[in-house]
Amino acid sequence: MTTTTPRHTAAPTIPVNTIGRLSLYRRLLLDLAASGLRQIYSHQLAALAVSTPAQVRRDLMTIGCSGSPRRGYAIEELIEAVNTVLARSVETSVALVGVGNLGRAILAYYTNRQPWVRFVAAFDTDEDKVNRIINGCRVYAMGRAEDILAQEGIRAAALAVPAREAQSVADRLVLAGIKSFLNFAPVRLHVPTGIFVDDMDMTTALDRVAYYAHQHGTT
Amino acid sequence: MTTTTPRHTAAPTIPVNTIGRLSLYRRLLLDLAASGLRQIYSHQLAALAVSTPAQVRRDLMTIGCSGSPRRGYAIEELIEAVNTVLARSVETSVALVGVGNLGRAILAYYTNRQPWVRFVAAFDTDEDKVNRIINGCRVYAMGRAEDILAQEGIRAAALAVPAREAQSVADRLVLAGIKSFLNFAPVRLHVPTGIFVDDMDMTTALDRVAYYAHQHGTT
DNA sequence: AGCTATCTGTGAATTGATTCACAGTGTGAA
DNA sequence: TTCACACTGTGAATCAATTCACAGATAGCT
Ligand SMILES: NC(=O)c1ccc[n+]([C@@H]2O[C@H](COP(=O)([O-])OP(=O)(O)OC[C@H]3O[C@@H](n4cnc5c(N)ncnc54)[C@H](O)[C@@H]3O)[C@@H](O)[C@H]2O)c1
Ligand SMILES: NC(=O)c1ccc[n+]([C@@H]2O[C@H](COP(=O)([O-])OP(=O)(O)OC[C@H]3O[C@@H](n4cnc5c(N)ncnc54)[C@H](O)[C@@H]3O)[C@@H](O)[C@H]2O)c1
Repeated sequence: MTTTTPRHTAAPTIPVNTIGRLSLYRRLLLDLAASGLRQIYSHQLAALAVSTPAQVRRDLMTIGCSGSPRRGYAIEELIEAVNTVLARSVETSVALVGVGNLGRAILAYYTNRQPWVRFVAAFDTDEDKVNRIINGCRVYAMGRAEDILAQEGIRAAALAVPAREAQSVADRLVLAGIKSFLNFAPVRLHVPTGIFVDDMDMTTALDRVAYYAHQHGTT
Repeated sequence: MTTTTPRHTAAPTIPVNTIGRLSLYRRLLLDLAASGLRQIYSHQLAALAVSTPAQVRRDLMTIGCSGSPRRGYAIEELIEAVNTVLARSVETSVALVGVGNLGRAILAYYTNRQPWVRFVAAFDTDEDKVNRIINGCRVYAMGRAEDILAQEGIRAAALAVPAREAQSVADRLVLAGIKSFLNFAPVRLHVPTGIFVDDMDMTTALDRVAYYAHQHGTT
């Protein structure tokens, strides 16, 4: 714990981009720690993250880490600091809504990975999926959403329903206490202020990728 | 999310973020056109895109559209302008590399959708998947990548291989002529300048969502 | 045919994120 | 013990994106 600078000191509102990079740093650092390394320089972490030393130092500064001029940063210490910021030392329970092709891929992937984030319930309207356990996660009927979300204290949801349904499902989930969405539908959601939405819009991303495929490259 | 990339084509250099929003506008406008509407105001499009009127007008200005003060913008005209910018009036061929759970979901989704972007070939190392047609797309052995990519003139690829493989597969694809990547692996890729990478990092996104689920604050 | 309300187009201001640049510092070597 | 160096920490500068704010336009109304 680098931080003698405690968390209450500045109620430091960390920029979203920084949060994203911290997530990446944590993965990289866990790998490095697993491979036995104990210290790292900002330029090394920057190379792994495809970033710059200044950016890395700025980010680490933001979360109150400090390193030694001659030895760099202590990896364990950084991991702990990132954990403190990101996970708040709690495992986060997430619901999946919409157990279609994408939803099932997600469940399959996150089973037994990322101990700090866990899909604890899934919801769908399709009778064939309801009351089964799919890829390690129990699927409930949408009718039970409010109950289960409250009961499990779930505040985060991944939304993988058809685009047409996304807004109304989101409205309902907000009323059921969801504070934070990972939205896979290719639409923007209207939510009250204070509710976070991260759009994973593959359709937009594909269009961007197609656009740059036509830019004629150098070299 | 989106990463990198310099730009070297002459004329009007459109920011990456704008490209992303144009993709969204196009989808919204196609819906509106299908529902019979012909004209739209910047504030209406902004509401649909969860953006601001000024942002919309700025974006439309960037692609050389103009509207009438009293009637707004002509929807057909906007669609055509966006098409010109994004698609360059060509259908873009995209390869999928890694036909796992996620890869299959993607193939299933983009079959018969988005006429301007099409998955024309998939590649995998798994013998069981090779030489089959999965969700409408032919799967080839990795050994044939160079051939097929050149033959089909494919310059864009979605990368859905395990994280550990991502860099070496990307290196190979760059040599095979890929200019633009949609990267699903939760790692940052090192690519030569002039190559575009759009990261769809769900793991980072989940961490962000988990973070804001605990935050009692703003979007 | 002029008046008005409401929109567009856009330079300028602002906000935010990233990078620069350098003073300060701890470490290992001699 | 001192020195030199390669690093960190960070204010200031830069760069990019968004938003403001208002002049100019135009359709509808009378
Ligand atoms: N699959 C992909 O690769 C991909 C790519 C881009 C975007 N998306 C988006 O992700 C979302 C899911 O895609 P998918 O391919 O898994 O679709 P899908 O059709 O396979 O699955 C949708 C699931 O949602 C369920 N559902 C429908 N209405 C519901 C409701 N009101 N409440 C709860 N569940 C409901 C359906 O029963 C189904 O199980 C869509 O919005 C899609 O646009 C998917
Ligand atoms: N499924 C998800 O929801 C999810 C979520 C977050 C991240 N991801 C990332 O997306 C990628 C794919 O995930 P997935 O769940 O589909 O994994 P998966 O294991 O189901 O599929 C990976 C596929 O890649 C193929 N493959 C392996 N090495 C290869 C190589 N060198 N060349 C070509 N093909 C190769 C495998 O045969 C397999 O078909 C991974 O990087 C994963 O981290 C997936």
